[in-house]
Amino acid sequence: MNESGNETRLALANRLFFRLYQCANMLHKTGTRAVEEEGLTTQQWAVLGALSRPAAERGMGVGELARYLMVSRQNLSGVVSRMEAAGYVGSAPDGSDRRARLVRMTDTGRRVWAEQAQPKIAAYYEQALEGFSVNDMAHALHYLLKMLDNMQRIDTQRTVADEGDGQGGHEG
Amino acid sequence: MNESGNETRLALANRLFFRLYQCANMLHKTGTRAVEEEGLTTQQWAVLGALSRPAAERGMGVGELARYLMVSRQNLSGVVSRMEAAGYVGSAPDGSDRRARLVRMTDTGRRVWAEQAQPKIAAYYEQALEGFSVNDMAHALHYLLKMLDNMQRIDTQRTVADEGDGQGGHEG
DNA sequence: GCATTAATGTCAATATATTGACGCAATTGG
DNA sequence: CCAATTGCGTCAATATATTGACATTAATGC
Repeated sequence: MNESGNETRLALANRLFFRLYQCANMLHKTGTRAVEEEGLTTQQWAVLGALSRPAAERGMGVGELARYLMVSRQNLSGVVSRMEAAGYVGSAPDGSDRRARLVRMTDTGRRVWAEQAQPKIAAYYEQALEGFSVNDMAHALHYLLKMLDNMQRIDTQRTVADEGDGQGGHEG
Repeated sequence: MNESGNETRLALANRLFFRLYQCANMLHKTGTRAVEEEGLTTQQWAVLGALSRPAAERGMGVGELARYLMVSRQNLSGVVSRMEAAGYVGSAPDGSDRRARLVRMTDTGRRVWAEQAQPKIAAYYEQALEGFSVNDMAHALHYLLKMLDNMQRIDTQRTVADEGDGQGGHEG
């Protein structure tokens, strides 16, 4: 409605990020509720998802896990502690590096994840993505990956671009 | 790679929500850094964005603001307190409702928002949406709104669907 | 081999976010 | 007009999330 297309762009960006912010909050809220019987949260299911990958068979260090999930290791440390207290994961000292501890899923964790959490998460996804075709999902994923890429560049361009980012799994 | 298209759908959903989770974290991290000189956070800029609308000229109650932003009023209460301490907003008792307090932007808040924060936020948006056409943004917004709609339904269907949601501004 | 540099986990401070519970005020029902 | 419900703000507990600072260990340079 303004004289330039630039105003439209800014207004669109504003709405886009506002809805992203709300989506993330609602995801956490409703998603955590979907697995509350298991005492899990969305963050914890992200951790279990990471640890259940074949590539993480031998376990992952907290720092490694933090880079994979793109959160700080200080944050992840607390999450892992609570999951350890719940009996879902365990940590053992790494033989080759005396300062690192390898985090692995316990048998209980693996069973709860596969038999109880996964079906509920699948049902949750179906509800949250009602009306989405596979094509829609692929498109939405593509946009998120693009934004993520841009935001990672913003992030590293401030920390003088020295640290190897170690992630880079852009499968869009 | 499995026998049914259902596996693809689940795997896609998994990636989609994983990236949504990471996007939200990175938005908060890099976005807050963009306005750190003003002592603001992304949540606080959402509040200022809400209060700077013409419709909020006379102020908004905390509960009203919470419904608009889709967060709990307990959460927003803390955010508003910090913004009040920073001098960006002020609250005055509502004449017509003795339990409510109307939150409004102060002159300082309005000036900082318009002159310092807004330009930085616009620049941030440009960086975070590099490579997005207006059409891409509209599509991405549409997907987020659709997910938000689904998640709101999940949310209210648990709270026995009695409370009028009061939001519903789906301008997609 | 020892000094610099970097990585790992931890402690501390702070800001979001949720839920549950409570007191007070307004609305609604009888 | 008074009782029940609802709405508003607050207190408390808990889980994410960030940053900054620190000790210990590992890798690197001279």
